[in-house]
Amino acid sequence: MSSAIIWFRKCLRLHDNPALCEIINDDQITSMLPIFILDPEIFGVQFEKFGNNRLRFLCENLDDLNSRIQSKSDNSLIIFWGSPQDAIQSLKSILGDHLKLLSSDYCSEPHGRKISELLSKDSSIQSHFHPATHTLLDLDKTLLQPGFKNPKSMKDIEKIFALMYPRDAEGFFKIPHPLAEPANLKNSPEGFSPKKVSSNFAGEVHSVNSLKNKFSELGFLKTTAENFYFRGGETEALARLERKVSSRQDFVNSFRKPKTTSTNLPENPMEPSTTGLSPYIATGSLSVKRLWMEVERANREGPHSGPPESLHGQLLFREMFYLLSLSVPNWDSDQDNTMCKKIKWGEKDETKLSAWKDGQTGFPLLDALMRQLDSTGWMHHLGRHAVSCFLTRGQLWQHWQEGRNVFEQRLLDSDWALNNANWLWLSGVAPFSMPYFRLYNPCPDGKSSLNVDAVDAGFIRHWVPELKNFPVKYIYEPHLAPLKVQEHAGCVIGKDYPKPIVDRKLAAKENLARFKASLN
DNA sequence: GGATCCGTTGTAGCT
DNA sequence: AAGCTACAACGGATC
Repeated sequence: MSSAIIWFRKCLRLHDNPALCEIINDDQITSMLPIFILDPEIFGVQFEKFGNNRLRFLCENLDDLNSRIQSKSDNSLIIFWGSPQDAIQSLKSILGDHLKLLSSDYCSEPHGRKISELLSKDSSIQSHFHPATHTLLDLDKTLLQPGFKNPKSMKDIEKIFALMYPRDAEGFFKIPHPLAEPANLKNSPEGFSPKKVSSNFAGEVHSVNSLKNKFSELGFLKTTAENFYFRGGETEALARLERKVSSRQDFVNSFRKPKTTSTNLPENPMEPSTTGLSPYIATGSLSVKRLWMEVERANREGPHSGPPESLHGQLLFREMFYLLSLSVPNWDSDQDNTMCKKIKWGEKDETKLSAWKDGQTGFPLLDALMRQLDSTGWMHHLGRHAVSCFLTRGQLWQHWQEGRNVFEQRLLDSDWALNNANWLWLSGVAPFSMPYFRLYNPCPDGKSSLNVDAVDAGFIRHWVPELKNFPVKYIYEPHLAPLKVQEHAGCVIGKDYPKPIVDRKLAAKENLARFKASLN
């Protein structure tokens, strides 16, 4: 008679879940308890670190996970709102000696590592934190390889992969296969009741339903037609994987950086032209190994693009950033971060920042992108380049951490290692290949890689409805349209839609000089 | 050890 | 229309 806790941490799924499989495959373990912990260190004491969309998405994930658990056992997901140590302690005191194992996934963030270490010190219960669950690589093992060097390019990370997962005869890395979802789960320990836990725990204990009520009371979980586009959960993740990747061999094999293609499908401004799987990878409702394998399956069928531009290339960058976030101290800071150049960014300017945040800069493409982010929790990769360049080294000269914070709160696919990495990169402070004079034009013409939709600018019209009747000729820089054109389109610039908050060319020139001066 | 090359995804203007 | 070049010129790796 022994029990195990399965703690769903960064891995909100039943498929390819090593921690869960350990419990299912161990005949000594007769019962299990599935838990999730809302750690105030991560979510904020009043969830202030998570925006409405992220909380909604998380709830949908938990809801789906709970249903899947219920269909395979008598268990329901137990949600703790409080510290992980207290949560585990309370279960220990109820289950006593029956509790033998805490099984969960490995967490590389500084706080997560601290928690794992604290829990591992407790000798009364075994704690297993399975590596290579949220990433393809076993990060700690990779860092310990003799001669390990921080990877800074696609070549570097490919070398590391060749070392850890030597290529097969066809040149594919031998990544371990994802684990199948168990046919059945284990039931709860006899006589167990979540009520006992509640009376024993300093924080709150919730079911999925009571958590949803709690969030509603706090004013979260507002749903609109727009943000409902990405529904959370493993069920939706697997369906989307099939719809956007597995069933589209040609799309997968020809995947390259977007050129003049729109960032969203022209016929539906809500639908990303890429896979749109990042929110599911970030919450762990989709296994990154599973995605890797589906791409590999398509690639094996015929000619295909390769890294860095291919889908495998994108996932390799993800691994590179995860490694760096672990090996470079103070990854999320500009202090004592060896990968962060010291740049004298401007004083925090609330007016500029809120114009950027709220999509009121007077640059229609950027405003459309930022409004899309706020509304749906998602933005196309190149759009992120454009808005982050504009905020930092391009036009507004604001600190990259300001933008990082906004993305962290609003992006459904927000992931500490990756979000910080991308801001370090795009603001030009990281020693990756980003010549500082390579700026993005916030008002791209038809030839730019950033051009969202040159044909009818439908993307802009959708997200910036003030401009919905503007002729395409002026839609990227509406203030340049003759007043007559503005009046005819029903949108006078400066009255119905803001004038540009900066002279983009002048600001770019000044900032280029500032950046250069900061380097000396 | 100085020269050269290269870097996930730039822009503008020309032919 | 796609492709070329100039722009301005980083920093690390490689030769």
